[in-house]
Amino acid sequence: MQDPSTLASRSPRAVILIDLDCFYAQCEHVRDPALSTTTPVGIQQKNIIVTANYAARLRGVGKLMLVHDALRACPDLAIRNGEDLTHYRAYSKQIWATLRAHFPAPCAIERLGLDEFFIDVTDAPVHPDSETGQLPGDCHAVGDLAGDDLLAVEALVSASWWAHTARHHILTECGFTTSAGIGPSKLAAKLVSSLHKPNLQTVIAPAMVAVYVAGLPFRAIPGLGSSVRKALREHFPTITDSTTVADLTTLLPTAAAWARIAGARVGPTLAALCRGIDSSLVIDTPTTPTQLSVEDAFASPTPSITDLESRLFTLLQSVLARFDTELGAPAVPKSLRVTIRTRSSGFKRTSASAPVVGGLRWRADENAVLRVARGLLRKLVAGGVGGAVDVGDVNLINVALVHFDVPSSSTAAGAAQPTLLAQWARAGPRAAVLDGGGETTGPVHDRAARARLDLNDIAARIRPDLHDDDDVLVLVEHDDAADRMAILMACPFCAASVAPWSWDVHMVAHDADDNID
DNA sequence: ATGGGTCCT
DNA sequence: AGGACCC
Repeated sequence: MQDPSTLASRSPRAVILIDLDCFYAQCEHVRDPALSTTTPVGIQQKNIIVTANYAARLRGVGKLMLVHDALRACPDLAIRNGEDLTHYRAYSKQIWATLRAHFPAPCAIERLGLDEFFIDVTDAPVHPDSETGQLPGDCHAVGDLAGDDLLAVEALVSASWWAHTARHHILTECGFTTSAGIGPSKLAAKLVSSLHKPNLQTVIAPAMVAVYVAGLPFRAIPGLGSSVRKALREHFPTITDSTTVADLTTLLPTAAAWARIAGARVGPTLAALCRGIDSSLVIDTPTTPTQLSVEDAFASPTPSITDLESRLFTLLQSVLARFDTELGAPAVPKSLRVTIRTRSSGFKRTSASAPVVGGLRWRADENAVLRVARGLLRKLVAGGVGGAVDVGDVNLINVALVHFDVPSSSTAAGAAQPTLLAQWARAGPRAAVLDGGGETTGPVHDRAARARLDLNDIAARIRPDLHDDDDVLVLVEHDDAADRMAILMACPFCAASVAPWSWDVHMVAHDADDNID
């Protein structure tokens, strides 16, 4: 019997990367069908055209071009403002839902930004159209698939048809054209996805991946960012933008050599990627994000702290509105974070955060949230390097709700659930369990801690409203990070250990489960 | 750069 | 709290 996790991480996989063509521009076309695709369209954020449709690209408008330069190249450019991402987010979500509907588990779907989706179709059925061994008509190939390992080729031909199918669904159900890469790894799929655009796809033969990667400019390696590039240039002054991955492999032949440049964690990963080796898995993107943030950059100096606060309040209203409309499941953010950026610090960001106040009812008093945010801003402005930050020097504010506590929803009807006892056992030697009478019902290895704790005492202190509920078990677990005992409550409906302050949210989730039934 | 996100230290 | 990466 094979270990499923070993099986799951086995390489090669069959991976698709779907890339929305000039996503923001297409969103404008989908939203406004009267906007002709032959009209050059640019999307503006501040004084930059961040992306443009293909009509505009043919006229010399590029990505991240100054508006001034874009208009000089293409005076009749139709400009749409893209600073508010709301509808782009909505289209991205619709596309994700479409893919999810057609590629259910065990296919994993991972979103990168708003406009890229990895799909792992290793465990999907063989596509019905792939039986002739032919690729879809719009699918280019890198390398000779026929000459490659037979099973791997069958998988990639099928995956190419699945990519074709996925793109068809996105086009017919959402109205967007896409490009795609198909390969034996995320790396391979990603690197070939941009070879034939727009509205086309490319598959690469497994035997060609290392060869193909070797010929690319080294900055094409995903994960090799500006920091590593700088370190590389410092060690090897001969490196230029046209240095290839093969050149780099000559300079850095081993993982150990890479580790000296890029560190013990990133170095060996980059060494493998440069040889075309990538065993990373497509990971399902969770429906609840880990943070929600809104920011605004401004060019002209803000005259006073009051003006800065007024910007902050607007941003806070905006992030709270997003919280209310976008989160798929009940959630409570653990912290509020405010970030600023100043020109004089070389556009570096500094941030301050505070616990979200009010526990479960944190949204009830918006003014309290607002006061906390203002306190954080004042702390940042007052605490710059060597003294107060000049208010006029601040050119960006970001407000974020971070680290959501989402109640465990692993309670699907009929699913095998670990018993509470199993849960306790898994909590390990530093967990203690108390029942209503104070008797031990689970493994207790920290008797000193247990002796100091009593359910009545805990319940009275933490959740007086639940004090009389005999069904609620209190778990005391060691919080390794904080090096103290943490108090948790055992949900009677599922196997979750729930923090006392998130108990209400957790129960709301179970109510929602009931309503679905 | 913009307006977002991710994960790691 | 910040850094590095991604789009």
